[in-house]
Amino acid sequence: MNILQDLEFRELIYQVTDADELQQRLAAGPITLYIGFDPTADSLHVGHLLPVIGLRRFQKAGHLPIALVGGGTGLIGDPSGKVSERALGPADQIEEWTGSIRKQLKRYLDFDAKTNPARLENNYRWLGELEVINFLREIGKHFSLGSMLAKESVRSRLSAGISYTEFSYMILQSYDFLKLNELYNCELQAGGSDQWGNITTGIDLIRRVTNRKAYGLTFPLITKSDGTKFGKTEGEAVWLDPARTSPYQFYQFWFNTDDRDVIKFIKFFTFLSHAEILNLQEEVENNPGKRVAQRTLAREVTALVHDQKAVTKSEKIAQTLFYGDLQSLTAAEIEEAFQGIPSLTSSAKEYGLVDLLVKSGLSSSRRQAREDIKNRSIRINNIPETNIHKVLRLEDRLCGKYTLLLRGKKNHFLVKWLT
RNA sequence: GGAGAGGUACCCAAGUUCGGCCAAAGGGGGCAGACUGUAAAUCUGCUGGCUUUCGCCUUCACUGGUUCAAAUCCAGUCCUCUCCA
Repeated sequence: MNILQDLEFRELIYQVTDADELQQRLAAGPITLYIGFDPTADSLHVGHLLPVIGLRRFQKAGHLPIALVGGGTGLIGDPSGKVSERALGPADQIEEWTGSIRKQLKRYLDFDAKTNPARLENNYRWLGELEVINFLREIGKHFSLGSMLAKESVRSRLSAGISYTEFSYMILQSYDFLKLNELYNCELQAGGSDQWGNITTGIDLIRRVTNRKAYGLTFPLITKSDGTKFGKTEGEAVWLDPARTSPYQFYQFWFNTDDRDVIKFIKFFTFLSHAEILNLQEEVENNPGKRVAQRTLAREVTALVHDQKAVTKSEKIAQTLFYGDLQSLTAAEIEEAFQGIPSLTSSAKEYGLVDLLVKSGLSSSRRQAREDIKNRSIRINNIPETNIHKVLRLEDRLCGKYTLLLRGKKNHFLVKWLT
């Protein structure tokens, strides 16, 4: 089983340049490949996970991965997949984000492997020192306007508007590939399906300049059976940074995967063997209610992105929140179990329920809060509350210190009382 | 430059003929409840803000006007689309 066959089994190959030749090249020995990540925020999110894990798959198969952070390209903005021109962030912010993304990427690769250590690069290193005349003479010469205009990323934007800056993006990305090819003999670039145009442009550049062959591979766009966008909960992106998305929320995101998608996601996001995956597939068909596949998916991905402790904690919170008898818990158990769910600390003795629902963000307005209460969707310490005038008092605290608010089944909030 | 169509709540879309019954039909999406498996499907409720109710406030591109009263009438401005040059 080689890497391409594995990717094939996992349905991770959307497009490849010259599959047969790449197959032969891979059979001949370890290849160096890269994937680029532009710093568009101070954290990666689950949408980035497929390529990140992709690099890891290649490394596990004995190849040499390079994670490239776009400290330079991030300053320009990739038009691929975008409907409109993007505002440029301040350079110092991009620099800061580049640093955070570097840190995150490190987790997924092995930099000390004896035969095939990973590398982490920043394209600002070479893009930052480009000079415009040289750039146009040495690199620009190799690009024909016709083929640039024909790229989907540009074509779709021509009428809506695209600046010269974003138009130039593909040249910079191509130059990255060329540079990595020169520096590390990098022969393969992978990426999301929207990167196809940029990747093939890079392959062309390498051929023109060095007369060498390079390869490209893209991963599929992740779709969900219910038609909604992958990677969001309640409209919010699911981030890898635990400060932005708590491990518990992260675990829940995966646990709540639709039956129809769960095997696909296990193939995409875990390193389980093919046999294990086929077993789970059977399990989904025979015992969907047990959600073994969902639990496995959540465990695997949470352990990869966070750690085993995060898995244990998340499951403990979920167990308590969904099935636990709150009244029987000790203060220490509550403190322990509910680390990682949203909370606030109050120094008040009493608190109006409506005010608290708004303050906690569980309800979007006072009017909405009253409505939620009337709809019987609010529970205090897991006990339904239908009085909109309810004021939280001493008797509503667990162990004299905590009150757990719930809106619906899955929205929790912990109030910690000081007095 | 000429002719026409249009800009309504998160999105789509009625309403504008005959001004009030319009916080504004319907659909989608979202949230919640029932059912269940922390799923899907289905059914039900809610979906501008404040208010226990009455009601009040802000809102139908923007600005001003007419009127007791305007999404609806008038004037101007901006923007989008189609057709002709």
